[in-house]
Parts: sequence; C-alpha cells; structure tokens
Amino acid sequence: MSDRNRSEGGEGPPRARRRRGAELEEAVYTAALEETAELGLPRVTMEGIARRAGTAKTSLYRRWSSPEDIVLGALYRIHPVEQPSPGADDLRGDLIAALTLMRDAMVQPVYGLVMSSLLSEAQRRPDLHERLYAEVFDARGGRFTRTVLQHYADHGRVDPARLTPVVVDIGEALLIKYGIDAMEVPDDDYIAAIVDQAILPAIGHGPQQPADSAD
Amino acid sequence: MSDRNRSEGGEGPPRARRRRGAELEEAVYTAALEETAELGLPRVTMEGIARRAGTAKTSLYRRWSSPEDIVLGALYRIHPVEQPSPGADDLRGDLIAALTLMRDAMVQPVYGLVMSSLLSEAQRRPDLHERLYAEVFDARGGRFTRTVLQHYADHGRVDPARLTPVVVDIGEALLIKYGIDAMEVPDDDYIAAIVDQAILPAIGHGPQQPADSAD
DNA sequence: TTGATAAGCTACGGGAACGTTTCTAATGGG
DNA sequence: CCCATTAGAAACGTTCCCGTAGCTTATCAA
Repeated sequence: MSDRNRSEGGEGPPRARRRRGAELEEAVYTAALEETAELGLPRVTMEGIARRAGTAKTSLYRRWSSPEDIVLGALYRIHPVEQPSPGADDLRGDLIAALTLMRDAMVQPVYGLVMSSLLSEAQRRPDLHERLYAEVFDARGGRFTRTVLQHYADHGRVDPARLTPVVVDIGEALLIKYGIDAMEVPDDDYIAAIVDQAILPAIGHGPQQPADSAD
Repeated sequence: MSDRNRSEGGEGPPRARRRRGAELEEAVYTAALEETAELGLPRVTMEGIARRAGTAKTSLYRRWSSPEDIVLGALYRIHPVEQPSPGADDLRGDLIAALTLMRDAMVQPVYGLVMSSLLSEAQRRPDLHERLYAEVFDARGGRFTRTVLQHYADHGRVDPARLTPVVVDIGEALLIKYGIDAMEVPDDDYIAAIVDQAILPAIGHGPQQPADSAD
C-alpha cells in the first residue's frame, strides 16, 4: 500500500504510461460507475473515484467539480438508446423487444444499481431529479414501451383512447418492481408475461393465450 | 448555539424535563425517520439523530448499535397494516381501497422518502434487503392488492389462473413508478385509472367504462 | 528538439463523524 | 425520602474526505 505506481490497485496495465484526454476520461467514468454501484451515490467521493481510476484528485478537479457531475456524465454514456421500430407489424414482438432492451440495460452489472441510487437521491433533491431526466432520460429518449404503443396507435392498430398515462407505464413499472423485489433482472418468460398478461389486456388485445408461463 | 437546553433546536417543549423509556425511544424514532427522509440512509449518523432528537449519543448507543438499526425499528412502527377486507362484494372498490391505503402510507411525508432510500441501499446490500422484507414487509403483511385479489379468487369471483406474479403486482408497480417519476403521490383518479385500465383488464374484468379520467 | 500542456504526487488545514470514556444530574420505584 | 437507574454533557484520538497549492514529469505538437 505504499508504492501506488505498481499495478497493484487491481486493474490497470503495469502502467508506466500516462493516460490523457478521452482515454483518461473513459477510465474515470468507469471508475465513477463502479463506485456508485458499490457504495451508492452519497458515498461516492472524489478521492474514491481517483483511487479506483488510478489517477489523482487534481486531475479530476481539472474537469469536474463534484462526484455527481462525473456520475451523470458517465450515466449518459451507458444509457440505452432505443432504435426506432421499423414500420413493423408485430405489436407483441415489439413490446417484448422494448422491454428486453430495458432489461438488458438493467442487467449491465452497474446500470441498475447506479440508477436505483440516483433515483433515490433524486427523490429528495429536485435539482438532481431535474438533471437526471433532462440530461439522461429525455436526452436519450429512453421511453421504451411508450414509444412502441404510440407508434401502433399512430398507425391505427391500437385504440389511442387506451393509451393513458397509466397504460403506457405498465411495462416499465413491472420491470422496475421486479428488480426491486427480486434484486435481479427478469428473464424472457417474465417479460413475455408482462406483455401478455398486463399490457395487451390493458389495450384491449386480450390475452391471446392464457399463457401460464411465469407462474 | 451554546446553551442546548433552551428549546432552540426546533421542536421540543422548553425542556427542563428529561425523557426516558418509551417516550425517549419515540422521539429517537421520529428523529431517525426525519433524518433519513432529508438526507438518505447513507448520510444518517448517530450524531445527527442525537442532535435532532435532542439527546446524547450515549443514550443512543445504549439501545442501538447503528443508525440502520434505529431506522428499521422506526420503519416497522409506521408501516401500514392492511385491515382484512370483510367478505365484501366490491372487487373494484376493494382494489381501490388497497391502493389508497398504500398511497396514504407513501404520502406520510417521511415514509416514501425513507422507503426509497432503504430500497435503494438494499439493492447493494443483501443483508439489508433481507432485514427489510423480513422485519417490515412480511412482518406487517403489506401486500395490498395481492391480498384483495387472492381473497376474491378464493371465493370464486376471479379466475385463479389469472393471478400470476405479474398480475398481482400491477397496482403496486404503477404506484411506485408514479412516485419515482412525479416525485409525488397520485390522486384518487389516478388510482381508479390503475384499477380500471390495468388491473381489471388483466384479470379479464374488462374496463367497465372506458373511464378516461387521468388522461 | 523543445516547450506548452496536462497528468501525477504530496501535503496542507479544516471539518465531520466515529465509538468510547468519564462525569454530573434528573427521575421514579421502593 | 433515598438511591439505583438511566439520560445528558463533554471530551477524547482516529479516520476519512474536502478543496487547494506547489511541485515534478510524461506526452504530444510545432
């Protein structure tokens, strides 16, 4: 614990090199997310990030002014971007695809934990809530099933009157609650069950098959 | 700020008295919840609780050994207990009542914030997750719509095959997500919309009236 | 090759919370 | 009324992080 230039901290290559610019930034973002995932946002410190990234506090303060700034920047990078569904004709399939995209994002070991910590902090810090939705969610368009349902409504395949605020949130809500309860991410069967047992009935496309998977 | 016996800290009666036993415990629990609501669990400290409760650290360590112990104890006290629905015959009304109970619990200024912080911490601390569910949720039976749906299924008024894990979670999931997104608790119309637009369709009791409230 | 720039290292004083110890004094039961 | 019990006050050394400063050295472009 005395000679911190030896690659002993855990990850770096046996660094005689000195990283700069984008490379360093990348390492810092990665470290920031790992710190947040392990400790939770309130315990993330500049010193901790610097330690984990194998850099110096000074280098962090040169670019950012708080741990929070770093974490938000890092989060922006890994937030999933939803590819616009091509004018497809498979509502069920597209809903499953949208939830799967969200699920796969959550399954990145850090993503779910970071999100959970951020959202919790945001509950009591309106400024952070604002930044999170403005700089990450809205900036990235991560609205998942809402986008899909809207698309099909626009093409007359779903009754637009059914797309209430409640209905467009069903999928994400169940995914989130599953994550909270189970501390892990649901499998494909559960996602299919969400679509078949909750979303489709709500938009009047009744349960095609009673589908007793995920029981 | 020098004479801390004057009722200057904010709440206590101009205390010459000295609280003990249950009375003191009560004050500590209240302080712990307020601290958690304001700062989030990770920033709750023994010193902070003591300060807010107007007592001494020594008195806290006499009974508890960590801020977390205090918060969990406090949470147990305020977790809502669901009164068993009498053999009623109003599924929709009972579902609304169950969600309203949960909503009203969340609306206690501290409850929602404390929960959110606890759940977030629990995501990365299996021991805490375990304690939270064991000592609070399960111990208190707070399962809300699940209980109602089960009741009606037992009496043959709901198809038991429809009560999948997904379906019994719809209501709570939507309530939680609303809280996260809006940073406040939904009104009665929104709860009715959840029941009419999401839960009832999922159990095959189609939307009685398209009910375009909460639109 | 040289020189400006950016990265890394060390150290600083300040603050907050830790968990414990020692002591004083209020409280309520006997 | 007295005294065992329990609350409260104060101080302790320790640890961690803060934000900044002064310096050395690696890196890249001109």
